[in-house]
Amino acid sequence: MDTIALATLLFPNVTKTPSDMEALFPPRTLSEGAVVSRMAPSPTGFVHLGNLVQGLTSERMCHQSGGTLFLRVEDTDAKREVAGAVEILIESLKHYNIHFDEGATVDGDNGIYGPYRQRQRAEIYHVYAKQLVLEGMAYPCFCTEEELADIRARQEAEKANYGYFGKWAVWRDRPMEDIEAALAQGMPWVLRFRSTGSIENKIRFTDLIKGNLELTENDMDHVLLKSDGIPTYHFAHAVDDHLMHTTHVVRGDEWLPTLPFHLQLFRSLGFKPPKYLHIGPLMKMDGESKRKLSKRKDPELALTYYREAGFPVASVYEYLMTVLNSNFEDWRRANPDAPIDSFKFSYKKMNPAGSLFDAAKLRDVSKNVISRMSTDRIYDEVVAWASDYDTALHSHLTGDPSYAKSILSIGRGGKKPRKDFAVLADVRPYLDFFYDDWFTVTDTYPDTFDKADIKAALEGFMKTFDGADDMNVWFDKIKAVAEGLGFASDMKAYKENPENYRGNVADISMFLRVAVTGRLNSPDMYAVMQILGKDRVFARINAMIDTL
RNA sequence: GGCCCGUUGGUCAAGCGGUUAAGACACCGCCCUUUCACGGCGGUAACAGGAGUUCGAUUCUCCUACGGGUCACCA
Repeated sequence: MDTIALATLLFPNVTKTPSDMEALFPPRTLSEGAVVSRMAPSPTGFVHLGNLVQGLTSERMCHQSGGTLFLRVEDTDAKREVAGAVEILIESLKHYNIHFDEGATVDGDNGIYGPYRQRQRAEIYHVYAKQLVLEGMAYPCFCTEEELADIRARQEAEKANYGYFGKWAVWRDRPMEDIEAALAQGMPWVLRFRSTGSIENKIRFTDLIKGNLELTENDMDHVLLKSDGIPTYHFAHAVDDHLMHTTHVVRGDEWLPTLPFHLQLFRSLGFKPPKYLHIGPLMKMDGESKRKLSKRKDPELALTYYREAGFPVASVYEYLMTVLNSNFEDWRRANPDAPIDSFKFSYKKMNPAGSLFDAAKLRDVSKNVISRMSTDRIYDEVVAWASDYDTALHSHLTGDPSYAKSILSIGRGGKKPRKDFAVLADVRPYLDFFYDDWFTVTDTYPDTFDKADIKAALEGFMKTFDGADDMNVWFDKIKAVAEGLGFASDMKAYKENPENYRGNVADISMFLRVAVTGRLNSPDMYAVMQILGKDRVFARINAMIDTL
């Protein structure tokens, strides 16, 4: 085979050579140990947890090492591309604090290793494609979809391995005349890799997460360029990560089976392969068995799901960190208030196996994260969330910010902050009774109590209440009311001899709580009354008395 | 079916030849507490199975089982 003639025939317009390309993409000047990595999502408009896990890992490794993180859009599959997806992608990642030093942006590109959208790099790939043809390492294949399906069917019938390889690779060794004839007819073609590998051979490889691996050599003649001249992922990966000088590739471990092919490609092109980190998949329980989180079946895979549900960014981030680095939780316990960036992320602490996505754990982490927020911070978070997902709450909160903040500050700060919220959506049911138009009495008094006692307690309370009292005086007055009605004011005494009393001071508090908040459970009553003010407290108590 | 990866309590997970096999979530009990939300103390609960290497295996090797992934002109 005259490879020079073939290369010219296939790529008549390619005049540049690989060394021209090398000159256009000079090595980066980086300090020792600096990691260059990337996020390379395809623009489907769907950003999922897996993207975030991968992105976070890359991001931490780059930025902790003084390296570079860039965004490369893998838009090689026109069929799957969704309009506006790149914007959604960038916006989502920004929302989760992933910032790129370089790469595709909403407006265009930022950086000298571009273009950062693969379809715009077609010419670059063609230079290397031509080179491979020249060296006899690639050839055109004119098989139609039907022919490929037929090959597959025959392989299944024969119980042979599937794929385009060896004797099944019908265009692998066709004479030049056939190729010329097919081309002359205008038949579409793809460029295939001419593999010299054998499944009899094993290759050894060290993955930074999985450790030492022994994989089977690739013998498939995979497609390098599709019939539209756009590269497949494999080819684009090799060319781009070489030219862009990626040092570490972080990706899902569904890529492990094609890794031998990628390594083979790098070698054939004369490139030094990057280091790889293959992350185990996020799983979920489906009936009795685990399975990989699926885009179609699992709404919780989409990042938008967490936003809607009201998980603060910080919560999702914190949760993902606990999943990604097994020592993160210990670190957090030791450094409860440290900024999360000061945690030393290490790929060595990543789990080689896939982990089950644990919604209960996420909620717990989120509760802790939210409980540590300042009043202003939680206020801002809730307002931002509510403006998209609960407009009534939004208008209540923003109508009187200082009132809202006084509510949100109850039990906040200090060593043992309240942990009422796992998601921002929990805020409304927690504080709705503070707003008169939302206030309703939802709980009722247990019928073990005499209505006359309840009424007497409520009235007794109002007689002595003074908004200026401090908490101790306030509660002493409630105790006095309790004693006046034959209820114990001393819980210890009550517990020792409950039969001596008609009830205890907790019951009296409960009478007030139901009247003022409409429920059996609420945050601290003293704080609630301070915020509501005497007039509204009395109005609610009086309304309750009228129903007794 | 071929190839590959994985397997420690219900879940997430430490462990990297010698440990009473951490911790977290969940669950249960007790304590604290004017309710709730916290907080404190304690408890139930695990190395998939079998062989081998070794003085000694959760840790190393092999086999089996189970789970997952992958075999596109998708990434």
